[in-house]
Amino acid sequence: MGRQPCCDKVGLKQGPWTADEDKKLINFILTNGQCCWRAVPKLAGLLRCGKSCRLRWTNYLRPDLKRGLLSEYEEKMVIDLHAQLGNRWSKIASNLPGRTDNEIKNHWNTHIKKKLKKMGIDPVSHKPLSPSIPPTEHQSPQSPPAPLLAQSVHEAPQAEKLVFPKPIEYQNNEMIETLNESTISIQSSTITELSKDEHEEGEESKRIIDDFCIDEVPLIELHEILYPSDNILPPLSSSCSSSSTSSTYVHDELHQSLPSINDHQWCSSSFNSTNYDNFDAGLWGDDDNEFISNLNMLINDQYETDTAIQSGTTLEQDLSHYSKMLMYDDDWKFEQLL
DNA sequence: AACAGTATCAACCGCCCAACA
DNA sequence: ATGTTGGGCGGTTGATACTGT
Repeated sequence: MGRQPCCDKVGLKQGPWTADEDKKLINFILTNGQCCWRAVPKLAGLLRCGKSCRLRWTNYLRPDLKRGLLSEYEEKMVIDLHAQLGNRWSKIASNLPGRTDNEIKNHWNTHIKKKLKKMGIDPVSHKPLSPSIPPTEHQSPQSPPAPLLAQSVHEAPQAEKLVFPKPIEYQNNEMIETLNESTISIQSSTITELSKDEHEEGEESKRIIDDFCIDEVPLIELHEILYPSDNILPPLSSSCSSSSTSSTYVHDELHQSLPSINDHQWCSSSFNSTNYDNFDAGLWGDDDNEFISNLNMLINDQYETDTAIQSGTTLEQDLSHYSKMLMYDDDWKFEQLL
């Protein structure tokens, strides 16, 4: 006797979402927030399974999502995090703002795996694909191999300091707990102590991490983690700010951690808003026309281009009344384009 | 131009687990 | 303690786009 399906699929639509369905879902979530997903399709007037709605929202429609390919730096973070966490895509994603587990998983399977193989690294174990390397005089068979990652730190140019949008340890509750309960040497990326629950798994991770070596992966010492000087975070949407999402948590954490950066500074640099409420009003608007206009901006990847081509307008014209942000992937800094 | 092979990624599937009654 | 439920997760599929012949 198997588990009851999340919904009876009779009469439910499957396959790609239409613009109309997207609008209905976005409208519903923004009006009501994220509640019981099973009830969402009925309440939002969608012939979809609740699970499908949740997936569509979290993977595609959420306003705080970044679109486009992962930057080189994000790729490096994924590789490093994968070495520590394995295929825990959601945990990896929680360390990459605006990226979803699905996106990262796809990117891993289609791009990174190949890259690593090309580099002679096993994407599963993060060990060299070539036969075992004989131990050196510093590496007795009894002692764990010196963390090759740490070695690369010393070889890395000192001038290359990394600017994080936020340090990993602030990204989610779990990571903070991990840091509190155990000691992680960031420099060596070697987990030296693990919680009891994850002891067995941790041993495996530790072994993998000890052996992991990617010269290009930057290693960060705590004092090297710099907060971006300004324009550091994308703004919160009302749905985020009113619910206990991870985004909210991230912002709260950063607010607590960075008392010198107040709401005004954060949001005034984004979308010309002076606070979250103003931002929300600006993005989503109060009337349907503005909502649709803003929806177009939000999902223009999918629909705006065709519409623009048909109407003979350009994206730039349509969106000219919005201030634009330029993000430099290399150093995670944002710059406002007027 | 037509076809085959390959790459990409949105969406789905089914299992797991925490919360709750 | 047990069963049920909802949400989350990782793995997989399938449609589409792209590339090579």
